[in-house]
Amino acid sequence: LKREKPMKIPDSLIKQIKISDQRLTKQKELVLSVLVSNKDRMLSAQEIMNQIPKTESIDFATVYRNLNAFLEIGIVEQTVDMNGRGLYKIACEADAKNHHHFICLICGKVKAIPCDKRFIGDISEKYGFEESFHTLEIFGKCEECLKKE
Amino acid sequence: LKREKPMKIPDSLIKQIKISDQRLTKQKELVLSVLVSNKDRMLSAQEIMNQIPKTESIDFATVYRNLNAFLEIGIVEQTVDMNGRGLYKIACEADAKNHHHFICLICGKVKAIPCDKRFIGDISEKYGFEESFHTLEIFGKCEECLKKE
DNA sequence: ATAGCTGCAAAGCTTTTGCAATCCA
DNA sequence: TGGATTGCAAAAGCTTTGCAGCTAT
Repeated sequence: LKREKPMKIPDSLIKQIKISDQRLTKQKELVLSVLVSNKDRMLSAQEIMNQIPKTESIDFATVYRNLNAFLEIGIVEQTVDMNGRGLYKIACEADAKNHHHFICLICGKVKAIPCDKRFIGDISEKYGFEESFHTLEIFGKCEECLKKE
Repeated sequence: LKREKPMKIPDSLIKQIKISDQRLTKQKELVLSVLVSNKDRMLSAQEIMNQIPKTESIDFATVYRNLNAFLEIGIVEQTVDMNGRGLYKIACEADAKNHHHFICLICGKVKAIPCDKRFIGDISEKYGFEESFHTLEIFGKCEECLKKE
């Protein structure tokens, strides 16, 4: 995956960090910057590390600690890939509570799909379950990659 | 999770192993026996190990090698839990190609849900994706656990 | 000043691999 | 018999943790 040009970190994120009892450090900015610059992609800790300029220094432990800190205050979301590696992305407002992902197997881009509550509700009712939460991920080729073929 | 009483391994499974170039060893029987005795549950390698009688001896490496061997010939399925740990279960015939899971957060039982191709097809079409495969897991309380409340 | 944060090193967990010995077909 | 399989030990990945020093507020 190519390295994206670093983007400015939105004030809203900064604010959410300050509201919590967390401090905004240089290292947190580095991690956030990568996440913001790839906001429609899920990145592993390693990939985040790769996108941090070599002129900056940051430890893997710090990357993980910060990702966990971000998860706690809800500004980052996590999934796990097929091999059990953690993947992270900025939790953008639009993604809100319940949504799913389409993940392009070619370019790696992720698109949020709004959740069809009714569909899941129908299934659960039919089988007598009480749903607490669910996951739905669709893998395939995205519109852009299909065009390029 | 409680240890289940060991069940006889169905002939169909034995046959599938013999058809492939694999050999049926004591260790494979041990692993298969645990999987068969918990056929509606997803187990980690550790849990499988725990259910093997202490009188028997088997190495973790062997458990993993066998699970991978079973995956290859399709008699076992794998998922990954929230922490990235691998979970395994016998792939029962009914589960066939495309199905999903309801996973009870109380008792850990898994029920297969047939896949509604149309639903996924509609979504993909709507957003211009070409679907390759997808995952859908619903977590909550199953009928039995709801009754016990 | 003082919590929180960082780097470093070490440890933890799950899973894989190399190798010599062993077992099944 | 000979290739598949096993146990053991070691290593490999990813992630977490302990600690002493550093930093943001």
